[in-house]
Amino acid sequence: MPELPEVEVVRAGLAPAISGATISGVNVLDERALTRHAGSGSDFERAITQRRVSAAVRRGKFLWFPLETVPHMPEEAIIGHLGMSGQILLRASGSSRERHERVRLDLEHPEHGELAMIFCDQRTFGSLAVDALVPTPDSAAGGYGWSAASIPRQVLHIARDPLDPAFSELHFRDSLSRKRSAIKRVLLDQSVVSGIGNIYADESLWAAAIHPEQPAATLSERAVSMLLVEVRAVLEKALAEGGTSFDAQYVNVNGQAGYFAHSLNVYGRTGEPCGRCSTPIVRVSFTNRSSHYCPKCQQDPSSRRPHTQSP
DNA sequence: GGAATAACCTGGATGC
DNA sequence: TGCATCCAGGTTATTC
Repeated sequence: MPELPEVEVVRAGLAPAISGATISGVNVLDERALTRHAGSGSDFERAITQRRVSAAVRRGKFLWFPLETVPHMPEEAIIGHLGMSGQILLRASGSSRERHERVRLDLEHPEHGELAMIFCDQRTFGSLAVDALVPTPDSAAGGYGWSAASIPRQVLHIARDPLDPAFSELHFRDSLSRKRSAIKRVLLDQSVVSGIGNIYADESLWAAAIHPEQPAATLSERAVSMLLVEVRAVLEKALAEGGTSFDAQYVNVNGQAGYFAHSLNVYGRTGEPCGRCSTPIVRVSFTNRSSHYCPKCQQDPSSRRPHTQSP
């Protein structure tokens, strides 16, 4: 599932190919891929055709592609979220239709020539949209890959991610101190810290030896610092390995899978021995999804014994 | 206002 | 073999 490392791999792959390119054609094959867009498919096509893309930017799991300013028009960007199964592929112009292809942008790049940027999405949780750019509240760069202090309106509520130079540990610690919810739930709250999904939340909590159900506000200052160190380490390692691919649901812009699935310590390893103490990893239900943790290394502070599920 | 939950969605895996 | 059901999970609207 695309979390920060997977989205960053996509952004880094797109940036050189689309920065400076002009959108020569747009084909919306499925309007469900535009659920974030305020208008229709034809409106989306009209809004971006013949516009020039200036960069590929990311904050957390959101991507956006700022469009060069047109006189008398507000600053805008194409925003994209991969959801559960979204992919953005780069293909040769005129290439055959991809499986689950939803939107195709034809690009003309001054150096790379004609290209197709294709948004594919099996489960249609991802989407594209055109959105206005607004100033960032902290006047720092809006996201990774761009120096401008602006951000799409729809991304305004998304917190900075732990790899962002403008990420504030103080603000993060303060946010946690006011949350009674389980720490895992808070890590998944993109308005507190962005870029972390179910896989990297489990991995980071295991690395920091924190139980996923521990209330965030009960974590000591030292524990929060330790958690942040481990979150960054997990994200950076995953990024270096090209992200986590379990199946064809996550690939880079060339359609290639990442290798971090081989480095996972708890996620998807139910019943396997913990890498630290050899206790079998358990899986518990967690708000319509799963949590994986070591019951010995990650002690439950409230002594509540959640119901475990068999592998 | 904070916290918890349901709904959205498709295809692979599993059970019968 | 074929059909039905379960499961995966990011975001957001709704409910408590």
